[in-house]
Amino acid sequence: MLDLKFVREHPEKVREAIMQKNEPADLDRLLDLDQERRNLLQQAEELKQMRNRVSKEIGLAKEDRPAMQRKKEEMRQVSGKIKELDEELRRLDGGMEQILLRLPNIPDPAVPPGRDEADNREVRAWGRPPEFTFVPQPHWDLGETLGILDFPRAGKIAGSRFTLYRGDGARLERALINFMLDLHTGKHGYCEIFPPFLVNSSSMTGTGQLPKFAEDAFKIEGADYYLIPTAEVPVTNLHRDEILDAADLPRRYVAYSACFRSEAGAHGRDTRGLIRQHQFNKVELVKFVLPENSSDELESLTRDAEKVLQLLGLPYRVMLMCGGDLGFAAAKKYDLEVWLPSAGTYREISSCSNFTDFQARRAGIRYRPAPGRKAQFVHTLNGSGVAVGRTVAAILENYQQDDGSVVLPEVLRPYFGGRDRIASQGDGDFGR
RNA sequence: GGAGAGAUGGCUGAGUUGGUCGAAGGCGCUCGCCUGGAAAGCGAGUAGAUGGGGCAAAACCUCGUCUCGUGGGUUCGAAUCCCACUCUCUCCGCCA
Repeated sequence: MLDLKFVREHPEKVREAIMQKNEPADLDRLLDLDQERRNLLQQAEELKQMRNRVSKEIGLAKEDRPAMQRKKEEMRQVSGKIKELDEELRRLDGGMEQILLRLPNIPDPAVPPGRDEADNREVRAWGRPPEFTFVPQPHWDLGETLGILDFPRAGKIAGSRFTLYRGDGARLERALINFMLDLHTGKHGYCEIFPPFLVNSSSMTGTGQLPKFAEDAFKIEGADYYLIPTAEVPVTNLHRDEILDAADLPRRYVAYSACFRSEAGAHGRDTRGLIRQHQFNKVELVKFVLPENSSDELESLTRDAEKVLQLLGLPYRVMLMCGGDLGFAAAKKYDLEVWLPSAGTYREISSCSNFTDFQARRAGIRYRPAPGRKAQFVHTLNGSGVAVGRTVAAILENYQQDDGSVVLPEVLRPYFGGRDRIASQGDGDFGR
């Protein structure tokens, strides 16, 4: 959420952000409502001032003289008028809030202009796509042949866009989660969090999923619970409505969670494989930092995520998102894209964003710069460190051998009792 | 699910026969005194949001308004009375 005062004083900057991000938000109406609200507010406050003053007089007079009776009658009228004005003000506030919650964050100056992913800029690339002496298979074929991924049964149990991992597949998923958590807690200084996977609507609003993206989330029927679309939601809301000590910043958290997305509007895209699921695992990095450091913290957060791919030996590139592909809440965003041989292209596996004070203002996350000073909004950042299912896909595809087996990256072998590869384990017999 | 207790500032904790209460006391913090320096002690200050005015502007100053879990109600006037809801705690039940 943007500061109303900022919007009022710099409407041209907001208008530019709306254009750049291609967001439907009625800025003019907001400004009109604001003007109207301020007029009414002044009227209402003058009346309230009178009422407060006269009420105090009545209280001090104690005795019920006729003059007091007349004043009471007068104030009764005033109170009625105040009530009307307050109702009107509430209505205006509600209208403004709806628009304000839909105003996008202002892009960082470094963000390149552009409409969609074609305008994103490659910042750097790491590793080299593997060359095969055979035709590489897509991970869903590899997974089914190896007997570690079972899409048909997942479909039977739940539906499309679900996956069932089996045997070494399940173990690979678990190994990756542990590997990533161990790396970020052990080497990068993050504090591990295991959050609730269901959150209330206040949390969803705090990080910006609501009200704009309600149709993307799974809601529990008959209760104010949402399945989290990312651990960003519970972890960022960890400090909602809190004032942190400046000395405690930055705070860096890492959380594994399952993530749930309805993927509304994604029909027909990535219908096969692990890329686009209703439920997937992710290790998420979240930071609360001083405003002056958020730019640097985004760089280091991105490097921390990249380290996962480097240690796994997966080729990737880092893309700087253009204005049109930046998303609603971010001021600046890097996507990590991993090489997928079957697609012959890079696919997003992590998204690292600086939200500046946008989420902090919504969620009321502040810090005190110095004792006795006024509390300020922190800057929040987050990034995947990284998406687990897509990492499984990348490993299967990049490390596949001509005999159909898959070599394990060295850093994962300790999680497999020292084994160096995944080989076929039968075709669907769950008796093992 | 049943019964009871509670929700007040950065924290803790008074205030419930409605008015002088945005709110005692304590802790913490800031500034000053004291000290070689520190601790202790002493003195002063210290909630948030928002509208107007002052200021080029921030800081800040000033005049108001709102906020004592949330939302309504009663009243000239509500932290205080009434209603609904949310959350927390204790006990019972259920449960991995």
